[in-house]
Amino acid sequence: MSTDEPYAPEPAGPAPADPSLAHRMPALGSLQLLLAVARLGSLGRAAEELGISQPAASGRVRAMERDLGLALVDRSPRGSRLTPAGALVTDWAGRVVEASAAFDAGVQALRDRRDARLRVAASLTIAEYLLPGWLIALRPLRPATAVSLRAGNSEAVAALLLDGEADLGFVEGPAVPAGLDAVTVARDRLVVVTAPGHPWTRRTAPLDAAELSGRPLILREEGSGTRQVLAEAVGGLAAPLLELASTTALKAAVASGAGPAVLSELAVSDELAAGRLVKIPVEGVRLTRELRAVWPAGHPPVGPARDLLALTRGGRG
Amino acid sequence: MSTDEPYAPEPAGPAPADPSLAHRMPALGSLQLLLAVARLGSLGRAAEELGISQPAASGRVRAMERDLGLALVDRSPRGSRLTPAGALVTDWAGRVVEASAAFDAGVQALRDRRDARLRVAASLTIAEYLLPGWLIALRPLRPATAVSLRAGNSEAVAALLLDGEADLGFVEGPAVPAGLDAVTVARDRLVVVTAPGHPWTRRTAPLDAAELSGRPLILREEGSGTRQVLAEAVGGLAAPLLELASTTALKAAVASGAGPAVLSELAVSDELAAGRLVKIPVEGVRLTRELRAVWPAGHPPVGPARDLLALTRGGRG
DNA sequence: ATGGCCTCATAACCTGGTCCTATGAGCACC
DNA sequence: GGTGCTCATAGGACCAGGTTATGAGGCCAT
Repeated sequence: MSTDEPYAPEPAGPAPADPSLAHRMPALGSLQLLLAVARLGSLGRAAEELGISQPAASGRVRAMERDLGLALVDRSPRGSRLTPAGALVTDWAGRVVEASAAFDAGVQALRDRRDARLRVAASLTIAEYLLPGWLIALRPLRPATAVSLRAGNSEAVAALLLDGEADLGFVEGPAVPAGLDAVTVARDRLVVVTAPGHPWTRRTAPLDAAELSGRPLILREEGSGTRQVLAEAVGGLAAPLLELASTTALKAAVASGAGPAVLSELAVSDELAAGRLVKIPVEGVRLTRELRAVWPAGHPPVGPARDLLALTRGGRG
Repeated sequence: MSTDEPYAPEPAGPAPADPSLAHRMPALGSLQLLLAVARLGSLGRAAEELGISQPAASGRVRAMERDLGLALVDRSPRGSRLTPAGALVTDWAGRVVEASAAFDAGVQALRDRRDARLRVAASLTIAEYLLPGWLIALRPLRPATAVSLRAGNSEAVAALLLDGEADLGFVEGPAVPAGLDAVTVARDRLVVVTAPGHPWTRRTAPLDAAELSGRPLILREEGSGTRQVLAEAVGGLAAPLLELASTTALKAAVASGAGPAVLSELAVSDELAAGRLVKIPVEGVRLTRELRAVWPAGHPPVGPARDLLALTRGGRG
């Protein structure tokens, strides 16, 4: 069992998905409860914060410990503290809660189109990866501000701004649409990724545009901004190996060995850090994009839009 | 409503927590279902993959659309595809599922101590932020390998390795413990963070060691590796403003304006990008740490341990 | 055209988890 | 020894989600 092949002979099937994950996973409320216990030091006070009764909290923590097979909390007559394992589990729980809060913030913005006080129009990459976090950061500053989100490409964003149907926009790409003022809030790069063990990971020379445009890739569906940018940069694309409707599904397919894909660096930083995906060097292709905040020329944002803009600039605004 | 103070007068209370988030949030299984629909293009096939009946899948998606107030899926007699809003929601859902998978991988490793084939000992920062991702990446390569995790400081990791009770270790800090060989797998920096609007964000000069050791901070509880490293680097710490049991709780407290804290850059990259936390420059303090894989000198890891090591080095191994 | 096959939707019923209120038990501090 | 805090237990109500069985609609090949 020592020197056998480290890489299995490529299952290469489309993609995984663990049906039992949802059963092994505590409910979101239980994770929040654990975080509240960590912060407040008492089951009862944590229960109060979450608006449930103390026995319910006691029961949930107990059930969680039973299901996970770990002692998480040291109870005592004057409070509860996390065990060492509990502290670790609580940190992991925090990541789940954060991702859930981002999901929630995004969904609310996508729905609240009605009485929105702050109407944001954003490109897909920004809406996917950056905007939910910004909205969470904005909430304590502007608790009463309902935010609405429209996602679309640069032209759509520009049109919404110029028609007065959006207060602040975010676009990606080389050019600032006509009639808009802009400031760069971040930079993004498209990267070529494969599963570890893919033949491309053993290349010595970087890929070039011709190779990228000639090889079948796993792509988002037609109309995706990233796909368009890529097609433009390399001069057309081969017929896709597979077309998927979400970036996450795409990453899962790549990780399972279905083939290479081109994705925003923002989308794959975690996977690269963990080695679930491998970045393939590319040469001679312009894959860097500016991510910019935009507004109608001469009308700098005010009110909530100004606050959101300041946030995106990391307090430098 | 245009030029009012962008920063509210500091609620500064300990920290938030939204009790209703769990109610607004679809169940994890529903999010997985959405991802499966995106990938497979059909409710029925998605249902099959998740091991539930087709009506259950239909009902879950319908309920999710009702609860979120968004049309997510376009149904047709020959399959289902995501709507544009559905694609965005599915991507956000993917982040939640990923965080959940990391939680699950971590918990399993923490529990499986019994028949583990690969016993890992890691420092807390690594166990918190990197190891779950590595374990997920390892699974397809070594499906049958049960992994166990012990978390502890460098001495504890070294002791476990030298006693033959762990197969591979990960430590953080300036020195490699005696008797171990090491390779650097990542770098980490401690950063000082506050809420946006905190007085420190308006400083012009960087902080120095004396200021850091003199001001009360929000800290992890006694025994935290990060806390020890910090205390050493600045020469002692003032009495803490607040002591919390998990990094996530700490971040929430800082973000809510309770005070400044010092955290691993790995822990706060998301918050910094979103502007929920602000990094305060520091000068004259050595806050960079090497994150190293370690093993008993002269006995390079073999088998699953070798594969894990290769993963952590980004395929360069 | 018509039967077969795929899709998703509806109906009726069951089960199980989770909540609540009410109460008990342990420890600390005045 | 009260009084106040902690967490645990018990009994009963409730709702979400699951299942099987069936219906309805479009596509395609015979």
